[in-house]
Amino acid sequence: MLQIYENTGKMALGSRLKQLSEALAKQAARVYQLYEVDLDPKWFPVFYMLKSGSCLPITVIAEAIGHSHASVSKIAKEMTAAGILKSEKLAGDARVNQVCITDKGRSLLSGFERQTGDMEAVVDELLGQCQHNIWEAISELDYLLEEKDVFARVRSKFLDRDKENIELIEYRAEHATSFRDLNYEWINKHFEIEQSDSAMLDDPEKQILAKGGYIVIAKYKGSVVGTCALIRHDANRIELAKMAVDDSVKGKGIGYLLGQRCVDKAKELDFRQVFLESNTKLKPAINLYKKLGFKRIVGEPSPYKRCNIQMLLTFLD
Amino acid sequence: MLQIYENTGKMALGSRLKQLSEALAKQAARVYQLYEVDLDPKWFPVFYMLKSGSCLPITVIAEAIGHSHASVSKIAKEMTAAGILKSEKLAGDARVNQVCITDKGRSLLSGFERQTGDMEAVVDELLGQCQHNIWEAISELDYLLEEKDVFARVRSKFLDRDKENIELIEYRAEHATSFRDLNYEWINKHFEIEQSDSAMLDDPEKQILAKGGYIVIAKYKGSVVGTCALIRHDANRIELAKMAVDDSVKGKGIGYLLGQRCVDKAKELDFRQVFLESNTKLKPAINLYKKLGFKRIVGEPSPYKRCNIQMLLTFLD
DNA sequence: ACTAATTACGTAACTAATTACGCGATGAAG
DNA sequence: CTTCATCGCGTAATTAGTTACGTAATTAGT
Repeated sequence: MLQIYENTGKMALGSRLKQLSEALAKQAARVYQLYEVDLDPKWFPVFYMLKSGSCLPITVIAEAIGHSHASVSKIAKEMTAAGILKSEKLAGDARVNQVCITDKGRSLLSGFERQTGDMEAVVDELLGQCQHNIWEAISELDYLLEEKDVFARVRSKFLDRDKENIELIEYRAEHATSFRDLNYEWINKHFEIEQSDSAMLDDPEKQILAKGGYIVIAKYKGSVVGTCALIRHDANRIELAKMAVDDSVKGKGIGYLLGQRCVDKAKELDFRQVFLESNTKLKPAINLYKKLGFKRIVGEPSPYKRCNIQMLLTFLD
Repeated sequence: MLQIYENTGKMALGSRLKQLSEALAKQAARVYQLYEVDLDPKWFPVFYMLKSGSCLPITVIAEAIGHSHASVSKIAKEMTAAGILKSEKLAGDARVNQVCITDKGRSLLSGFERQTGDMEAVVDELLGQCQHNIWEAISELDYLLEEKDVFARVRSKFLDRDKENIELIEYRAEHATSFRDLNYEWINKHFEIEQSDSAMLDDPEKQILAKGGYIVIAKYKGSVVGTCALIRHDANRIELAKMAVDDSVKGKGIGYLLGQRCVDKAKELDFRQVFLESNTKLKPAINLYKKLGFKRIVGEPSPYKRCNIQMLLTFLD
């Protein structure tokens, strides 16, 4: 075992796997030589796919063996030059290049099978001598990673840690500028400022808070980076709006935290439901709302031009 | 899982390992981006070796992390250009290029550790969820391969099968030409023909068989490819000689089979021991003789110039 | 002490894959 | 029925490593 693995811990799993697979590949190459089958080791998987005689398009082979189509294309070219493959056009679709084995290719088959048979037997024998079943272990790991890959898992940890840098506070007068700027910027990026915007954004204290609404401010590492508001329409109708998060802190879940805080606040204020208006072209936003529990509804027309979807969250209890 | 693995069986273990390790590497690359540590992923192992502050020569690092020295040399160059490493000459040996981390490199350490810590935790978690321990499985496999690698194992199988093509037969008049040619060729390749050679090779029936000796011929796939003889000197002294195997069938163990047959014959003829003469520069031959049980002795001077070593096999019973 | 072999390392050439890009063929949407 | 996105594939450029080779420094063998 390499010295480095004595210190890295399991983090280096990827490298160890690579190292082992490279060692196996190197030995396999020597095996190919031994059997004098006239196949370049790298042709092996393509040959394997075609040995039964079927004709397959490049991309289908690529997908089956886990290579890029470009790689298969190159290999097929080499094998064709060696007289092992031939290509034929697919009748219905002139784009498709179907390749299949030639008679010369077929003549290599018996040697190939003898060799792979021995190889198979050796690996079986080898795995039989192991207490821990590496084959099963790989399958398990594959399965777990399909569910949630390493990146996503590390990202969760990362975000957990990063959460300590996020702070939610109630709106105070000193946030007026940030509140306005963040929202203006957000609207300008996707739409145009409308008249109803200016009123709200320029005097939130009067237009939102004084009417029984609520504004929450998100800080990241001390500076204001996000806003969200509840706008009270009447005793039964309260709206979630003015959600804006600075681009530089996208992906940290700040939007979700802001939304959650507003939903909690609405509950606290004894509303039975919260509604919101948005636009279907803002896919990430819509997803966020869904994650918060909002469902699409058909409601009254919005005063904002940019809105073409309404959503509603009804509290269960 | 890729389609191909559904049919290949365990033979494709190497490819599966490679595939898994590549998937992990790809995800790891995304993790590096997330943490914004200014290290190219491929610098990772070198950085790991040097992060404690030690100065290490290129080859030492290469060996520890399992790369070629050329690769480490290139990486070190890049990292030096990035200001992360510096090199300093080793005092006693002007060939050695010791590299170590700079202050700038050290400044990356905290981010690096945070990241590797999270990574480690994730992998640990992942492995904890597996019933089959892939880490242990790799170690086991490593160990087994160190004992006898895949190539050697397959080769054993191959030779077993190939043995069916090898046939040992007693010398008959029809083998005279082959016997002479194989031996002439062998001697010419390494030495010069001497006078004692010609006599034996041109008339083996009289010079060897008539004097109570023995000649065995090896055929491979029907054609004569090897010879070996026992030359009777007197009632107590018999010599193993004229072992020649055609180059095209080297490595199939034909020499060993020939030798074994002659030794058996000597036993059958009631000799208590067999001796032989050879030359130390023929390492493979000497090894073969050792494998047959011969031990080096100091004997009488040989009639052949090419001989500088004598060996003896004494039967135990 | 001199020659030969070995060591450390850098550069160059090669390898086996990838991603990027372009082109013609196809199909979907107004 | 035309236009625009997408598909299949080939070629080019890139990448991360390897082996091969040359050179200078050191060690070993006579």
